[in-house]
Amino acid sequence: MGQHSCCNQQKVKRGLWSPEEDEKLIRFITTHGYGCWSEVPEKAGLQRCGKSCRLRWINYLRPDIRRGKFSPDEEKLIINLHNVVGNKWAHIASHLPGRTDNEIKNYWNSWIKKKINRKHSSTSMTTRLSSTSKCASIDQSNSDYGYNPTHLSFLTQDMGTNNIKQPIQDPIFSSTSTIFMLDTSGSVLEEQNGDCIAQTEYFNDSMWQMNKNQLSELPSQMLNYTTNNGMNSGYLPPLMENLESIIEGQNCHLNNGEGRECLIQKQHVFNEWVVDQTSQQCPNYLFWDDEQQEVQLGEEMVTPSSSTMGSILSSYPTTL
DNA sequence: AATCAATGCAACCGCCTTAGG
DNA sequence: ACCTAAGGCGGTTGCATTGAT
Repeated sequence: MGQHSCCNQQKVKRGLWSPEEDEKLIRFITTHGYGCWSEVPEKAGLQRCGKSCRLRWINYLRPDIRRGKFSPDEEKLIINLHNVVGNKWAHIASHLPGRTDNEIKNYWNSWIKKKINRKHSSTSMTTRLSSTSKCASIDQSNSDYGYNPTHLSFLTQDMGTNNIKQPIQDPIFSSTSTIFMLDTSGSVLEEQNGDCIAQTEYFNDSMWQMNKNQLSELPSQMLNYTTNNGMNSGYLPPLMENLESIIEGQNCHLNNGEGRECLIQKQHVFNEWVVDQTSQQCPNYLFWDDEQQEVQLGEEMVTPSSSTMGSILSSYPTTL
């Protein structure tokens, strides 16, 4: 077993922290703050490595930490964020003040296990999962959170094979579709036959294959948003030049320059963009046109093909 | 009461990224 | 350009607790 570079001192202690150690760390951080974690153990009189001190502080000792059961709202938010970004626990945690990535990760893994067990007993679904799968466990109860399993039907197919899936009923532009996105961070879920399959768990189907060049050419600055009922979240392309000047809390129309617009609102909470779900002006979907380099807001149902899929960045449900 | 299994969660591991020399 | 240390993060482990028999 190799040790981390910061933990190769002889006297480094491991395992659970004692109350005395906690007290030492709290006393040191509250009086001196933290800058260089590698210096903390020695200065605080601890036989731990700096990394361990950092983890203990961040995950357990810092004063703004929130403990206890997750509220239904938090649960919804976690599910929806996971719906969008996958196992990006730190990202998800950044949306839940006082919660740590570790806590959310543990919660999610426990939650998945429960769902899997429940599913095995009911035998109604065949979604393949492991505890660390990039794919979410889905059952009917999830639809309560806007996590509609009908959108993800292709997840019930074996992702580990090169089977070309039969065209499936488009899950994206259906009237109850959840928000979806392509993550343009550059990370790619997996490769098959030299092609990168678009990131996020919703895009594992062969019809969503993209290559790396396409991914890297996509705009990188996306606007994070959640719907104002907290049910959906995702990203908007950097479509409008004046977004930064929009006043918080006031509705704003996003206009693609062709008269089509949707209503959004910048919410001070989490500094995110909120799509007004009550607005009748929101389009069915929104996508980025690679060639035109602009955002288009669509109102018609479109049957996606492999060629059009690559240009689509995000979508609204028609309930917006 | 004793035993075993399941569960929850704190902590660790290893990899990646970044900054500084 | 390369190396190294530190920080950050996701995956995993292992222990303590809880529940079932």
